Amino acid sequence: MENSERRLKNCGLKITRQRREIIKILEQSTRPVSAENIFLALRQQGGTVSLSTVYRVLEILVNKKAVRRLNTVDESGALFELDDTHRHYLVCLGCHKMFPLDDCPLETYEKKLTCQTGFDVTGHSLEIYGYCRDCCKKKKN
Amino acid sequence: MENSERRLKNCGLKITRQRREIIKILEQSTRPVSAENIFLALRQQGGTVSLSTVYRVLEILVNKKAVRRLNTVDESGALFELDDTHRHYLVCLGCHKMFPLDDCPLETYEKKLTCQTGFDVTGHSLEIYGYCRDCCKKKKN
DNA sequence: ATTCAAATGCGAATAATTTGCATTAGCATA
DNA sequence: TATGCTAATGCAAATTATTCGCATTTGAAT
Repeated sequence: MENSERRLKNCGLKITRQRREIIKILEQSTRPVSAENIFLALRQQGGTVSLSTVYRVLEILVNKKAVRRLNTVDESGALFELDDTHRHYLVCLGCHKMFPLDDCPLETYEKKLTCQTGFDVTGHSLEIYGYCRDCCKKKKN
Repeated sequence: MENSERRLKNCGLKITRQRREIIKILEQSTRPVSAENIFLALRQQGGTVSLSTVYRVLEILVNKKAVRRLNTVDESGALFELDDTHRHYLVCLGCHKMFPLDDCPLETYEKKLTCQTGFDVTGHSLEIYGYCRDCCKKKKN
């Protein structure tokens, strides 16, 4: 069984060609991708998946916590990535590239918070933005 | 001169009734509000401002750094608040209330990051979510 | 008071996402 | 392996949030 199929099984979802293909795109991406990107990537490689199916599959996977949805300051729409590991990005406002951070700066903070406030923290979204080294250079020139 | 007018002056913007009213709503709100909320609030109190003007004024104020735009995990659209102080929220996924945090957990982290990566950090978006005390109780019952 | 660019209102346009419904296809079972 | 039922898909239309074009109005500088 392929990896994509295993993921679907783990979520208790039916295995379909479309779902496999969408998951494969996510597995191949080194950066978060939009629903549209997935749709276009699949179309390019000859597959046929409708955009609404892409959205529907992503929604299901997000609910199952197999995929994470990001709202970036930068982009108009949402981006998606596999939720294998907790991760944050440095987002460059110049070139729009996203650079993953090595660690999450909030782990200890959240524990403290839960104790202090009684708020049951289930997660967070964090995005740090600015200008990458290349774009800093360009700005100076 | 009223506060709202002073804010506009500080931004170098022309003072208009609509802008004053929009800023007043922001000043009165204890929580971030949507463009639609502002529009409705003004309509209720008899004012007349078009929704497109609300969006336009907010956009200008965001560019002038007088207003901050938030994309919450929770809401479909964007929320806005005055950018007087840097602030983050605990967002309750049950009742959708937003509870401001006392401090920003990222200040020292960002400095470290700038040194280590050469990425010029200009800002960040952070939102911590989960369930407030009341909603935790409700879930248990 | 006059002038003129900038701001506003309105409705139409756009972009991202969702939904309804008819058709198709997994997969459990006979 | 064939059959049947439900869930998944495709398509087009609907929604939602936001932006834009253009005619009209209005602040504020003179």
